[in-house]
Amino acid sequence: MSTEERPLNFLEQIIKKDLESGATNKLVTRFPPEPNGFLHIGHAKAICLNFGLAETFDGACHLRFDDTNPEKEEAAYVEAIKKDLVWLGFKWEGDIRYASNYFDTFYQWAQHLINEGKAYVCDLSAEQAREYRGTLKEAGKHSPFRERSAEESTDLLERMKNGEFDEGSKVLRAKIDMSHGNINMRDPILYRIRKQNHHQTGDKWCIYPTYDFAHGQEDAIEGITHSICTLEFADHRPLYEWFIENLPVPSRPRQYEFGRLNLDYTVTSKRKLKQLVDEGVVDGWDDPRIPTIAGYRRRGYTPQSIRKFCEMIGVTKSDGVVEVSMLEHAIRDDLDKNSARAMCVLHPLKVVLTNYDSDKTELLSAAGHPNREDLPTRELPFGREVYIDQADFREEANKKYKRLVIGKRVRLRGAYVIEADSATKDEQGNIIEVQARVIPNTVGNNPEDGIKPKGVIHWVAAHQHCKFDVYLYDRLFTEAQPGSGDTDFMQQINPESLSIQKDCMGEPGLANAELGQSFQFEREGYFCRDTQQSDALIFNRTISLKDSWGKQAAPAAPKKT
RNA sequence: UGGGGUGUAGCCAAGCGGUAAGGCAGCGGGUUUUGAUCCCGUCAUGCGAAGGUUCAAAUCCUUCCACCCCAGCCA
Repeated sequence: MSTEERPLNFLEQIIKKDLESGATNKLVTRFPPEPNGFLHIGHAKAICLNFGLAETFDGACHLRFDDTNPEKEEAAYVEAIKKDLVWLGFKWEGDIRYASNYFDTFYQWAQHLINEGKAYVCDLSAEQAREYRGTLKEAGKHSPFRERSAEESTDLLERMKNGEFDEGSKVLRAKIDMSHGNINMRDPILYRIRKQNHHQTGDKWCIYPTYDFAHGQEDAIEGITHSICTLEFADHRPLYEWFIENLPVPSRPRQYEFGRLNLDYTVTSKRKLKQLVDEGVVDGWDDPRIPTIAGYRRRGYTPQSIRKFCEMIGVTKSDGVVEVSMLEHAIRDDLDKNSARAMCVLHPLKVVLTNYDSDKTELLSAAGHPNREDLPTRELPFGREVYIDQADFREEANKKYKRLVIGKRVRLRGAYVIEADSATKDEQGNIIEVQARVIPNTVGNNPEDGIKPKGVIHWVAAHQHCKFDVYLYDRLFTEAQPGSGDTDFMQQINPESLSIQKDCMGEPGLANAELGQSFQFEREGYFCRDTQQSDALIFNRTISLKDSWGKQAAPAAPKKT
């Protein structure tokens, strides 16, 4: 990927030192998603970090599903996550791994801790356990089962495994320190009873390890050298290390934490995204309005743009909120360089060119891209009647308006300069047709009389074009930080996050667009053919063009994205 | 003094004792058959605050302040 000059982030500095000192022979990282939902832009940051680190330091990155909680996990999510990773362009080292691959070892290690007097089966209920745990400021107290014999705990654990006890009736806990300032060290739970079918192990287990009792050991088994996670796990590091020190693990990984990504006008929480999907606020996990990888993919974002964005925002331990304009810049930059140009009229207004023969048509040629010769040119039919956008004509306007005005000239992009003469209105006073004239010999030339057009507008021929619907997306939330304060984020949904513009008119070639193919509709924005509704011709607006005119013309209007 | 973490421009972010990189956004200008792109310029006498050490401090020390995370048998 990009090896542009950039200062090393704090993790790269640590790894560089470890490699130079010999503390690390070969870097091994891992991306450990739980298969309980779709990946989102926050995961993309972690993915780019872990896989990127492996790439730049000539190491390896594992893909490991952290599947310790069958209650919330599904095989379908495993598949979706794999698909997203491949799409982003990353390759994991070796086979896909699962925490559940190591359940047998974890069980033996649990027995080991019991035998060492460092773990015990506890019969406290969840509620009782909470009371015994103490509070943030007060120490907890010992469970009455804390001094149970190793023999008894071993037997009980075995019977928990065999399904002899009800869910919630017993747990296995580490024996550490009930008065520790860090609550994670107050005899944390290692195993809980869950009589659930697991998507990988089926009905083999009735007990499942907790995150804490699994993660560090998974890392150690796989030889992970640098285990990178988000800030909220920093409090778990002492426990992570406690297991590494007290278990016969084959290696000693180290945990490092970085700040998770927050984006304004966006929710990046699997729980909240799932709620939006489950309650039908959006159209599924790949709805183009939500920040899932699948959503961005369908919206027309490219893998490169997402990776570029992750590069732009950096990696630190401070938690901030990144403005979406950064992501928007990344995708505009990519699509500007790489997408073919086309013309599409969203709000058609007929223009009759009165001095153009009614039985004449031409086939004009236009560049596929203003500064790339490798993209093929396209053919634009031209005739006596064309359509332009309603916003591109006014009967009269001031000098700042660089579009069609009666008595003034404008260029039809890639075609003639025209001059408007009159307009026809309906009973309500709406303009329904414009009469204009073509200025002769102006394809590729300026008018011979020296009167240059005010501007350039896009158009489509009346006699030959294709029609389709365009889906215009705006931000999903009305607030920069949805759900902040005491407002429910579900109350801050932008009612205009999706608007469908029917019967748009595009140049003929658009009818052959491939599913997912991106275009710049000139003067409008970047659009891609929808991949889900493949029977119809539908385009999704990925992102509008930057619009300095729109800003000064209507500063109060909501920003179009 | 419960534990952990973070404060550099509107936002992200370099900086690691030698006099505040870069990007996004904004603003001004130039080029342009896209009001796009591109190009040029501009944008922190100051780094959460106050003291101190030093010839020299965003960087070291002290105190204070603000914000984030933790009391799931979630991850």
